[in-house]
Amino acid sequence: MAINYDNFIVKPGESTQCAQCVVRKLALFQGVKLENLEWTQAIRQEQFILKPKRRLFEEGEPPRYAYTLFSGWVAQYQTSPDGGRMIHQFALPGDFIGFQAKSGHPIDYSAQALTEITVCAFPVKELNKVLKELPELSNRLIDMHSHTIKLCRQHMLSVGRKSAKQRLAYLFLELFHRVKAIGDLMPGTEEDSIAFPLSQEDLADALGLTSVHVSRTLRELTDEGLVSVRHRRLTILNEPALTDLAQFDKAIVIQDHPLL
Amino acid sequence: MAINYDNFIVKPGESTQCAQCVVRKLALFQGVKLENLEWTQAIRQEQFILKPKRRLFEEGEPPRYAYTLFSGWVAQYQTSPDGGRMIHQFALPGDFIGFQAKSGHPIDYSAQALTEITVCAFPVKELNKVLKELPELSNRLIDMHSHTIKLCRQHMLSVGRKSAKQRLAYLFLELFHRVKAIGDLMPGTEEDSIAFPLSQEDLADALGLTSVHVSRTLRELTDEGLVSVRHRRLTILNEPALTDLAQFDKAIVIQDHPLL
DNA sequence: CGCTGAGTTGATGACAATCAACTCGGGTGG
DNA sequence: CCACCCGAGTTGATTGTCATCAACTCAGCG
Repeated sequence: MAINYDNFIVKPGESTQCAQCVVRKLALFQGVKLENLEWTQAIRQEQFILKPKRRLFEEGEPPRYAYTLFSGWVAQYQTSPDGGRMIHQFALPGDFIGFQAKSGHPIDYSAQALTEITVCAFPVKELNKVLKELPELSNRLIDMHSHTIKLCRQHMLSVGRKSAKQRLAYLFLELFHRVKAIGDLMPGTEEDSIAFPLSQEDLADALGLTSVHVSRTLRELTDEGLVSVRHRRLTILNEPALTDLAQFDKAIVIQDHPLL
Repeated sequence: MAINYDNFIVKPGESTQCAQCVVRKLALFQGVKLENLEWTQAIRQEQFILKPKRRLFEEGEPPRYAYTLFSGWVAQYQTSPDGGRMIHQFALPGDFIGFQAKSGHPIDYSAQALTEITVCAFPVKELNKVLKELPELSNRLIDMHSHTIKLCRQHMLSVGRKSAKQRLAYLFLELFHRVKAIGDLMPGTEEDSIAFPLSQEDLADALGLTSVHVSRTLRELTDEGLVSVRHRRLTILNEPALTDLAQFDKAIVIQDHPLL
């Protein structure tokens, strides 16, 4: 299974050592004892860099790798034959993406880099082996899955039962707090603002709306002085009002994070 | 932690023995070797019966038990303060419900019986202990979570990007095939029809619609001869057309089931 | 026999999609 | 350096899907 060099760029020379990895404290291998880290290191390929808009994997392929996102933003989405795209989750550094239990079956969603990203790739075959060897790893994965499902449920509540304004507010708050929670890994994070690479089309596809309607709705939110999105930067101007509008619960997004 | 006898009815006398359980082949403990089943049996409380509309647990409570659904239908849903209800998943026999990794935190959704149901209750404290002891169990739980997330993603794609008609068609097909897959456990399952306890309001709450609109949309589907829903029974009259309309993929729902 | 809850149907209105034209800012290449 | 180009975002006009409100039917049941 050779790496597809059209998509991937191997990080020149100095891949991070797992033992020194700053992301590890957030990631799948957090609980792994140092003496076991050689496992990790052994099955890990090099780190890869991916340019914005390139895909990490695509729905329909049987997955060969699972990835720990090391830096950057990733959109995970499904497409329907009639052209629609539904982003079900944005991944941030520390997130583990592309893993599914039945590794033989094709995966049902795609993952696309929204910024330049760095990932650590783990061949799923090896990963499954290690999961058998290290039970602590399985339990960690359970924690992560459990949290993923929680975010997924909340997102579904948004899309199914909230107005466009509420959905947008909710997504802003979720991403704002997720980024702030890993702030030291995210460049340009400030007290009330974060770097924010999403286009209005990305937002629309995550919220089940059109980009045109996101534009109008966003205008309402900014006119009311709740948020500001300019120059790829999101600023929360009135968090209480926004939280109230969106019916946002920080605890669900942050305190339940399996790795904080 | 006493059982709340307002909600639960202890099954008189003859609770099923885990070793003989017909559901076990589908459930969390499938992989567990017989000599370990005493574990299961030991931590399991009695089986409980719950009447329709009663709740198994409610959002906001820290969960004390997780449950294997033994018989009947369950709706898992969230409510938003302004009255909306979003059913994110229907549970069928064999499904494992109410488990979350961080057992100290309040759960973020509720579970309600749609029919009379029987469940096997496992105290989460004990469950976490057993998960540490039996790695095979952790891996099984990973499989189940992985599948749950898959269904959740598909559901989100429906709600976010499909028309009312497509959503309804998709849900019918999903439930039809899930029920048929465990047909021997579901009374009244036939070649092209299943027992179907959902009201139009349940459907609406699962699809992000109103019951009024479900009524109209369902009429369209029946007028076109695709399905029939009468006397609490769902009949699929034209599966190819329905599958095409809904963009339904049986493989995702069935072949990927972790326990079949 | 009337009560009740679920479902149906019609009329109306709100929210979001669609179509289209236009602006704006950031590259790129001459 | 400027002109041009391009993609993203904005705005307006219109349409369409679905929500809302309300009245009514109907089957099941005490």
